[in-house]
Amino acid sequence: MKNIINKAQTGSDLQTKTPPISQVKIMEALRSLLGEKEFSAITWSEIAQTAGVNEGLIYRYFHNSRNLLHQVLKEYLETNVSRLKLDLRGIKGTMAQLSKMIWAHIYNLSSDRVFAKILLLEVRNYPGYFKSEAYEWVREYNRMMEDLIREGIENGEISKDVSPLYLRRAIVGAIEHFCLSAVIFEKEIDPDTLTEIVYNLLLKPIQKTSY
Amino acid sequence: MKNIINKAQTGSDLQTKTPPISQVKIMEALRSLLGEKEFSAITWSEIAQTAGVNEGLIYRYFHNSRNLLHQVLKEYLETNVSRLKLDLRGIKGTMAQLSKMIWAHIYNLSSDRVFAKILLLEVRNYPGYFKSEAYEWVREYNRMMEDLIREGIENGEISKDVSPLYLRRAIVGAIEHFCLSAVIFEKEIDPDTLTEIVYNLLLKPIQKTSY
Amino acid sequence: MKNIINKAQTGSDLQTKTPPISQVKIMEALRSLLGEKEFSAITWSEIAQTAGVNEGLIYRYFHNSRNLLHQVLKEYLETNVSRLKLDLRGIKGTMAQLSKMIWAHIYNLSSDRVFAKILLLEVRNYPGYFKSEAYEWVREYNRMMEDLIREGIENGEISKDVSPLYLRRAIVGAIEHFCLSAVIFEKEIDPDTLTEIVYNLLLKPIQKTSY
Amino acid sequence: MKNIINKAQTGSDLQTKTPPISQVKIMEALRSLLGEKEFSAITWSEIAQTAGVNEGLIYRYFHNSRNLLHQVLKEYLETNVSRLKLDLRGIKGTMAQLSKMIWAHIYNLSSDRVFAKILLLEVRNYPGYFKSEAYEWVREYNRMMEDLIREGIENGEISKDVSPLYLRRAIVGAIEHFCLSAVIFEKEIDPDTLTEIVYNLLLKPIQKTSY
DNA sequence: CATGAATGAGTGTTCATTCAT
DNA sequence: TATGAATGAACACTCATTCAT
Repeated sequence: MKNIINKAQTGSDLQTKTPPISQVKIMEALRSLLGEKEFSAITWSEIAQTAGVNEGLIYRYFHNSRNLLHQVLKEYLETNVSRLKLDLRGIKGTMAQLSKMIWAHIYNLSSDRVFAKILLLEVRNYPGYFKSEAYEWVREYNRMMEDLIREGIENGEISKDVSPLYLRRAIVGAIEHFCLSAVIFEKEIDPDTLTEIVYNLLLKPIQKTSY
Repeated sequence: MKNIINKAQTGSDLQTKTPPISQVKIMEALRSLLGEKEFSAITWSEIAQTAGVNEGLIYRYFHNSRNLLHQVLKEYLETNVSRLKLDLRGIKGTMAQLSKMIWAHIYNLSSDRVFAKILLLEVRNYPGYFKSEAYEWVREYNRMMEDLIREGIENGEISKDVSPLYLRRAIVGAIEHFCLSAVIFEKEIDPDTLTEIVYNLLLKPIQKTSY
Repeated sequence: MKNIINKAQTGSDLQTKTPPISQVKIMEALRSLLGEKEFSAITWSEIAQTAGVNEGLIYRYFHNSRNLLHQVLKEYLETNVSRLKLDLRGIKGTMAQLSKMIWAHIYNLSSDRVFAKILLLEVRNYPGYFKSEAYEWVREYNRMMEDLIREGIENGEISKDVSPLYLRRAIVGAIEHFCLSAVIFEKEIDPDTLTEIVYNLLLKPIQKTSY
Repeated sequence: MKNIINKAQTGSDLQTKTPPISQVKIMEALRSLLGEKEFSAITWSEIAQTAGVNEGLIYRYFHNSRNLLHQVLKEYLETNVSRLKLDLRGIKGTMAQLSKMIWAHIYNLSSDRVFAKILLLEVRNYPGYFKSEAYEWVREYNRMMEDLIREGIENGEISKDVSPLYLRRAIVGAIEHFCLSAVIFEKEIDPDTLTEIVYNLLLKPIQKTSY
């Protein structure tokens, strides 16, 4: 019933039925249009035209425009979070890993303004988003960070007094707030500097070794 | 809750050119509708009906609906920030004042979910907002906090290494992130607890006295 | 909230605010279109074109097409039932009055095929109809007939064994069934003959005097 | 309830060219969907999905959706009327047989609301229905009843003054009117009670023996 | 016999905006 | 200052239908 899209990545090696080209073209079309204007200002007919497909086909694949947006978002987040997971491997020390996560988060927001805008502004005021597969990947990211903090507490790198949940929230809150204003006022973001700022404000103080 | 509206009538030195009653009624109407549904789902005609005035009249006063929203928002923020300024007087110590600011911020977001939603979700993806009078009051709040931090550094309460701008951003980012999820998932917020969390994570570490 | 249409007929003598001409024109347009084709095949744009008004205006007055249909129907039924009430005055004897009611019912269905079709075929499979003002007039007609039967029982004209409710239903059922096939197969209906048939089958047998 | 379907397979003299399974599945799908929603709200794609077959296939078999509906209806009516014929055998007396017919009619309408709705509301406003095989079975039922009445007149059970055609119509009209309101307002129907009411109102009065 | 993919044309509905009074 | 009436242009969405495979 719900449309397939593609489980190609996770799929076993046999016959994962490539999604129709049009489906891909539609998603690409939205992605490209998002570079030009707000999501809410994009119409079905624009998407159809850009994708070079029929308007009704969009409806058939993605039952409404939010769905399409979430699908596009999902792919983006899936890629980023999956890559982050990989990148984290081999990094020694919890703190170093946390630092890497923060850097990646900032880097992603800074380098793809279109998605930054969508993530920070567009999707959140639509309740359906929080039930979407896209949001699942946000959760996954959050979980990763909280697990890391927990790990740090266990191995003695991080002070026991810290609540993993609230620390994670403070970190993400800070990152997003920094980036949001940069996104809105179209200012540059330097991931290195910003990572250090966050690190100094939120991580350094909770290091056990600093005592 | 049913606060503010217009101080014109109650205003001190009279002759502030009392705005026509209809204007007030329109703004009240929007405020009340915002309690029922998303801003983007509210139509001119609904506002007109609720206000008991003609549709065309709204159009004459507020040339587009965002404008009306900002107007309403401005009144809300003006009241809150002004009161905060008053409340801050007489509090001894920079840290105590900062703490008070944080508490007030959280309290406001937690007690008026309608405005919390608007502030955290609705207005930001519309560039015009950042040029509105409403946003001026947000800036004012930010300025107050940064000034306070600066003051703290000068009088030795706060470590010199701290950047007022970034600390403020981290604080506000954390607060907003905490509250945003509470707003979205309709969970309770306890201002006292939350204030302490923010305090512990972001303020305690930078106190000079902690050394 | 619900649109006014007109209470002109029942209205007191002062200022009943004539409904905008367009409203009347729209209803007239539907009425005329119903002569040409099925209701379900009539589109907003056709109505608008026929009425010479804007498409959006229809929506403003009648929030959906069924509503418009019911409104048109209501006027028709209101007129007919009201006139019937008047016509009944002065007729001596319950039986004679019942007979008159039957005749009028058949006559109306036979002389206005458009409305016959709507009443017998179109509206009934839409639940909203039974909550409409139009249906209220059908109820009123039914009530009138049942009251008449009850009266006949009381004054001894009609056998006591008869259930007013079920007799009325059988009468109306018979009338409608007769007329329905005539409407469908576009055959003539002779109200006099048909009235007599119904009378003989359903009324004569229950007359007290026949014993 | 899950009756009929296709007698082709079970059919006697074999070689009735068993219809492809898909055709059966499609009809079953429609039947099941009719339990959930109005016919007019059912789309090809829903039928296809429910049947588990391709959309285009339905189109190939039944060139429009009304056709499919009539096909389903035909099977239902065929079964019911055929069974009625059987059930009538061995019943002594015209009146008793008429009574049985009425009872069966009411029973069928009361026990299968889906088909009751279709028969009484859905099909009649589509002219094609009256040329369908489904309608042939309705005619057959009508013929049976009229023949029975005629028989009754001949064998002296029924008064000579009665018109078989009009009596049948009155009976059917009454039955359908009773049942229609029960169907619409989702009320229970008691076949026994209702049969008696119809009997008392329409059959008793025309019995010769009652004189 | 059956399917997946795609299409075209239309539908009801919505709403900001205008203007004569 | 305020209103009632009217408009135009768009928009998301729907679905029967077709066709290459």
